[in-house]
Amino acid sequence: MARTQGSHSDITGPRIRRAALRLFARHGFAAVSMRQIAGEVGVQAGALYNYTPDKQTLLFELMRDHMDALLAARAAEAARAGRDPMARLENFTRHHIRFHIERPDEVFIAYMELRNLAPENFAEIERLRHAYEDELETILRNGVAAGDFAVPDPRVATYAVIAMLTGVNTWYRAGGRLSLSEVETLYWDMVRKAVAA
Amino acid sequence: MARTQGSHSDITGPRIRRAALRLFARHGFAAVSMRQIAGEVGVQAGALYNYTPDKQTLLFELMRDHMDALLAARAAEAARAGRDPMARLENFTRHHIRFHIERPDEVFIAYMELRNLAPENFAEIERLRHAYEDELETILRNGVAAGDFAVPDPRVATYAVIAMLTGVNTWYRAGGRLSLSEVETLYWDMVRKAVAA
DNA sequence: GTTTTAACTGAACGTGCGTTCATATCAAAC
DNA sequence: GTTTGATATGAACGCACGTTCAGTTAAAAC
Repeated sequence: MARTQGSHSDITGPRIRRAALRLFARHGFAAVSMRQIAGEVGVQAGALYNYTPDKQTLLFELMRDHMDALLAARAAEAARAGRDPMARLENFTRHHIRFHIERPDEVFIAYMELRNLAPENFAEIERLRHAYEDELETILRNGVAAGDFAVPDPRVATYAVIAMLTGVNTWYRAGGRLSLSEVETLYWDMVRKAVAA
Repeated sequence: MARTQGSHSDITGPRIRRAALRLFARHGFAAVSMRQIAGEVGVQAGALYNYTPDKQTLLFELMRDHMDALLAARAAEAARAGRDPMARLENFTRHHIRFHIERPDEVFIAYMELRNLAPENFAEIERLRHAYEDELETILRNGVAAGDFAVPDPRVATYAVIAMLTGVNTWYRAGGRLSLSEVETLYWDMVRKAVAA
């Protein structure tokens, strides 16, 4: 085994994933060629195949890694938020905005490129997304049971809240009129009122 | 001038636009070839160029026609809604859901394929989208002035409400658990409460 | 200093792309 | 029945695609 240290593989691999992420988000999966990705990294197209079996798997792994990171981050945050439904909902709201704003390319791809996934890869990403949505639905159901929230249909409210929060990514730009924490507060006000008892 | 009536052009033209709409929505603009569109219509690829100068213009005109239809439908609806901010907001909310659910392919394309537009075409679509958003922002500002709404930032609330409403398209399916008018009412409840004074 | 082998090159494979255009078709116009 | 021209064909253009692979490079191992 030669060159286990000093090897380029632990440098080139992440560089390929970063370049693919950026280019897929900018131009779309179908519009980006393996040669473009390779060019961004500074290697020939053939070299990419030391790091991914094919273009489809490269896309899938970017999406799966993003969803894994989202679920891991939520598990860590949820542990800090306690059990009170109102506190958990505020924690979910603020964390969703912050996490998604920090990863615009990943979020864009995770929403836009689902149709370019092979069926089994699509099913896996959908499973992870569902797991994320389920936490919010549970928070809403618990809040209804506790009399804190008036939500006639927790599943629909889950879709509505997540769509509203993810929408921040379409317009927010760092350095704009509002700070991120101001945006968090504006959205939390709307979420809180929308589900209020 | 021969064959001005009985000509195929008034049949083939719409069929091309319908096929392109369907295929762009299913697979994405970049992943659909002119030969695929032609195949769906039952002509050769070259025949498409009697109806569009190029693939890019075909996409742009689908998006522009959709936005024109949206603005025209809003103008007609708004005229019926009167001047009361609460009534106008309810009208906007229900109409947005209904109009968008009836046109899933157009909506999908209008959101996902913006990055495939040439800069001048992108600017035009953005202009039309802005005009649509402006109506909602005006409703919110009028409601705040009248004391009906408590909305600290009408621009952000506009983004939030539209993202939430458009999100219906990602999950609603006709014949499912909820009727469209039930969905309208669930969303209207959330919108009403979120902006309530 | 020789051997080993991970990492990468560069050319090639077959395929499909958007677009053009000379030619064919055929219903309407006269 | 002849002319006209809108409509469509089908072949061709040059180019780029995803992927493969025999060969080259060079750092680590001994």
